[in-house]
Order: sequence, then structure tokens, then C-alpha cells
Amino acid sequence: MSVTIKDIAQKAGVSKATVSYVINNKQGVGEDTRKKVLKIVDELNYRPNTSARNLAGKKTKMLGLIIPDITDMFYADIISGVEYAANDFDYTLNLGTTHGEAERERLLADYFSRGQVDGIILMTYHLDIDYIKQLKKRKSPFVFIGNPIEEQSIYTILVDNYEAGYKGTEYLIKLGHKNIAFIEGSSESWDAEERLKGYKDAIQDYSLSINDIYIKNGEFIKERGYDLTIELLNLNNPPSAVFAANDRMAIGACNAAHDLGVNVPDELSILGVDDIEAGMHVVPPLTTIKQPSRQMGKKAVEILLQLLNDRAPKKRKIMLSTELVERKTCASYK
Amino acid sequence: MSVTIKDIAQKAGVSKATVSYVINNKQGVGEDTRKKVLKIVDELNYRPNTSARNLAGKKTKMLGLIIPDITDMFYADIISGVEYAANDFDYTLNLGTTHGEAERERLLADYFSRGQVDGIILMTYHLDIDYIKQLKKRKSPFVFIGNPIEEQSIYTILVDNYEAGYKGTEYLIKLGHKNIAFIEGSSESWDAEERLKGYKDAIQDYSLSINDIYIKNGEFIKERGYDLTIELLNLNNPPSAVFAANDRMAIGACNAAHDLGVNVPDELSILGVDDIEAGMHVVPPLTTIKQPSRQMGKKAVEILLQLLNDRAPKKRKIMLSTELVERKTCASYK
DNA sequence: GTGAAAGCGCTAACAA
DNA sequence: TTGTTAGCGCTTTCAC
Repeated sequence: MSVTIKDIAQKAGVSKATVSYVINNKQGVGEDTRKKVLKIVDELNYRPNTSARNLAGKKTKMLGLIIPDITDMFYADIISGVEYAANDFDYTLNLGTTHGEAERERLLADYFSRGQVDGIILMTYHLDIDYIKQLKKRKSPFVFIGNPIEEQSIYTILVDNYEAGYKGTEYLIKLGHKNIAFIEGSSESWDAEERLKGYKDAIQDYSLSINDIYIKNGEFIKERGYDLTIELLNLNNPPSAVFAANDRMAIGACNAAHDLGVNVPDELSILGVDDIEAGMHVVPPLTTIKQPSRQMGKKAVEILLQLLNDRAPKKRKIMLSTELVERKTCASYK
Repeated sequence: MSVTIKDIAQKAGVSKATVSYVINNKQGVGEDTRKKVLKIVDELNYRPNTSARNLAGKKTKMLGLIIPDITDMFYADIISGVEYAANDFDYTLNLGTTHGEAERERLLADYFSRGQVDGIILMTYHLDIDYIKQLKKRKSPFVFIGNPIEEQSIYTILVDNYEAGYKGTEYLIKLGHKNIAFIEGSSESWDAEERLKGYKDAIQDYSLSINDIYIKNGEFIKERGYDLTIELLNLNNPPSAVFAANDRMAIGACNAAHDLGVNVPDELSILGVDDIEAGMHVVPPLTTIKQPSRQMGKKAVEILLQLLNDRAPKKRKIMLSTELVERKTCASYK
């Protein structure tokens, strides 16, 4: 049996309450008593039991995080952001991965919301609005990341994907490109749709014309990026720039150009989105639009803690900006 | 206030104990009672409070994981392995990252070992033997990953880095190479040292001679891999193969060869270790030796659970093998 | 400034 | 088969 608060109290000749006050840094304890208690605590190497603390104090100092996959750098960065921020406020992380399975999303949400953690951050894709409304009735506050949920009362951290699409296209336009192809992700994904919208709006705002032949769906897959770029390059009037909605497809595009003997960036500019590590190692290194992943995690924690302290911000949909990372795959149109 | 076991008991007209038996699937409860209780549980949407459960049951159904950095794929894979395995046994993960800081390693180990979790998996580099011995006295069992600790009684999961070094070198030798350079990691790291030993032994076992000029220290950094390969290639008698102790250095080596106009793999074979994602995207894709990262995580969980059930295996140092992933950067010597 | 005591919600002997 | 009861270790009112 390990050392408990009772042992400390006895040995120090004080009550459990007093020990509790001391170890929780509450004021109103005499300096002498405090020192004495602290000394015994140290001697006996006492550590308060977390469960007992949680039960009595009705809090766990843990945040639950529901996320699809740790192994994907994008998510890993988010986790990292969450972890750092949580640590700053003395919270620890309880992690659950879903692998995109609806069942696991619910299981974990249920689990966390039974008081397992003080607050929950969710990156889920299958929880429906009814379930979410029901979640609201339980006591743990929660924040979504990347869920463009309509429901007014729900907090959610979003990336400004529209801006990303717009910004990237604008960058290419300013480089002098007129025929800019866009390889979108999956048309079912909100992110992908927004990026496409941004692309289209930029094209129009700069008085270029949208050419449907230049818009392809690559489903976020590298091989599709490759194949589609081959198609694009074999057009009678091939584009001088390809904007791919993620880095993997962009890398596929680079490979395609390489295999066709098309020089990147002199003959073809390529722009990706995400900033995965591989983009730095590829030759030439990939110019891309970086998602604010760590910041998303951080922001989610901040909101959650505000919620826990009844200081919830009024604004419930938080949009974060992306950032252009210039490397070597984009050049001026000649 | 949320629904408690008491509410269920009252509404169902049974005792708390009975409810407890039902929700914990213990046998010895009448079928009718069980059904009645389950019905009420469902109606009231009751979820047992985890803290109370932990406190009374003296277990948390959580495993603590102390790891340097989620953002590094190698660790991410380990976490993933741990997570999967833990899930299989209905355990959840409490994650703490250290960023290699000694202080955080202790903080987290202290935290977890106060009964916060049932068992701990540690990837630490600074906890000394005295501290670890002290840890043993607390109640939570623990397992190390990747810590070649001497102390006999400690469980630790190790990668057979010696074998990795040997196997890679042997592979190159069998391809006909005689002048094989080795870019080692940091000489302070056990992993790196073992790989180097494996390299040397293979060279000797195949009656080739060790040439110190071919052995360089690249500190696991890509740029160093690049620079050293340039040096190597400028030798009067350049090697026909470079074995780098990690993929980042190997990619650096590829870039160096490329910049010097040396064709990979025809004029220079390059072999890495790790199997990071970037290796697949690089042109030509990198041949490498894959660490069994997910398996390490899995194994650690298995041992921990055995420890929790007093079925600890006698063997305390578990060695896992690496695997050669053949891609396109190695070819026969011509 | 300090202590007594009442829980927090649950599990697990032990009784019935 | 079910209920009674005594904790688990801590926090927190409320008195002193």
C-alpha cells in the first residue's frame, strides 16, 4: 500500500484537511505547519492519488483527444500542438484514435464524456448532429477541429481552406501563369471543396478564364496526381502550373513531369498543400501551403480551457490561416 | 449532476451492488434483474464514473506512455502500435511527451506512477538507474522501449541494431560491392554503435577489409549525409555503395550523388535505415531497413499486461528484428 | 489557522 | 441471487 494523505497527517500530527491545504497550495495555513507537512511529504515521498483527487474534486486535469490517426503527420502536428498547450496549463492528454471508423468515434466520445476527462477535442467525421446535441447535455465541454458543422452552438476550429486555394492560385497568377491546372482532393471533403472555390474565385478575380479541362479530381492520392499530370501535360495546350490540393499529389505531379522530361520549375510550376516532410526531401523541394496544424491544436485547448472556466468566447467558428512556404517548384512564367 | 449508480439502483428497485454486478458483467445475477437494470441504464443513459471506479477498483484501465516526440514518424509508429494493442485489451492511452528533456521525463514518470495509470511504457534517455530502481518500488509496472539498460530486472524492448547493420552490409556485399562506406549516426547513441558493429563484423566475415576512411559520423543529419557523401565520392578510390545509419542521411547521400552527376544506383548504391515516408517519394525511391516500430509498441503493451496479470515472462530483454525494404537505390556492382 | 466529518461514485467482502 | 456495508484517498464545508 502506498503512502496516503492519512499517513502524512498522522506523522505530522495534523489533520488530513491541513495536509490537503498544504499540498494544494491553499492559503490560510501557518508557515510552520506548512513546512512541517512538506518535510514529511518529502520524507515519505508522498504522491496524491489521482483517482481519489478526481473523484473528490470532480475534475481530472486530463483532456480527451479523439483523432483519426497519429501516424499521419498532419494529425501528429495537431496532437503535438494540443499536448504542448495542455501541458502549459498542467493538463495531460488522453488519446484515442478512430482510424476513421464511425463506431470508434462514438465509443471514444461516450467514454470521454462520462467524466473520464475534463474536456474533449474531437476530430471526427461521422458523429451526426443528433449525437452531438446529446453530447452537449453531458457535463464535459468539447471543441471540434476541422468539422465545418452548421450547428450554431458548437465550437469548432477550422482552416481557411478557401483562402488557401485563393492564395495559392493568386501566387501562381502573380508569377505570370495563365493556364493553371487544379488537382482537387475528394469532392466529398469540405476542405477540398473550399480549396477549389478559392482557386476558381482567384482565377476569375484576375480575369482569367476557368477551364474545366484543367480541373481534375485526384482524391488526395499520389498516383492519381501522377496520372492526371501526365494527362494535363499531354494536352494540346498544357498548363504552365499545377496546383495540387495536397503534397502527395503534388509530388506525384513532380514525378510525372520528371518522367516526361518536363523541367520543374522552368517548364512547369507545381504547388502543393500541407507541408509534409517528404516535400523537403524531394528534388527540387516542393513549394507548398502549410496548414496551421499545431496552432489548431493549441487553439482548441485554449477554447476548451475557457469553456472550463466559463469564459467562453462568443465566436464559435474559429478560422485559422494557412501560410505559403516557398521552395523550388514554382517559377515565373516565361 | 449526472446519473449515478444510486439512481439506477433506486429506479430499478435493487441495490447498488446489483447494479454494479450487472454493468460489470459479473455472473450470479438473475436474468430478470439483469434485464431490468440494463433497461434503466439505457433509459437514463447512465455511464459509470471513471474516477470512482478507479478509486474503488484500484485500477484505471489506462496505460501511460512517455515518449520524446509524436511528430517524429518513428515514435508516431510506436505510439500507434501501443494504441492498437492497448485498445484490443480495452485500455486507453495517457500520453506524455518529453522532447528529450530530463526534467519532463521524471515529471511524467512521477505523475504516471502515482496510480494515474495501471502501467507505464517509457522511452526515456535520462532516467538514471537509481531513479529506475526507485520506480520499481511503486506499484505501477513498467516497460522500457529502446533503452539498452543493464539492470537485470528491468523489462525493455530493443531493436536488434547490430543485426540491422550486419544485414544491410551483407546485402550490399552480396550485390558484389567491395568498397562499402558507412555513415554512422551519433557515436553517443547505442543504436548507432550497434549498427556500426554489425557493419564491421559483416565486412570481416566476408573477408573484406575495414577501411576507416569509409566510416564517417553523420550524426543522423541529412546535411551531414550530403557533405560526407561528397567527400566520399571525391576520394581517389570512392566506394561503390554507401550505407547510411538513417534515411535522412541516406537521402542526403542521394542528393549528393545527384549533384555530382553520379547515377544512383548504377554508379552508387545507397542504403538507409528507418523507412520514413519521404524515402518512398524520393527519386529513385530509397532502399532501406525498416525498424519494427509498431511491433515494438505492441510488444511493450503485451509485456505490460502480462506484468499486470502476474504472468511476466522470464526474459526481460526483448530483441526485435528489422526488415530490408528493397526499392531502387541499390544495384549489383558492375 | 486548524480539524471533524461528510461525501464524491463505485467495488467487493460478507451476510442474508 | 441479492443486499448491506465498509471502504478507496481525497476535497471541502463548517465549526472551533
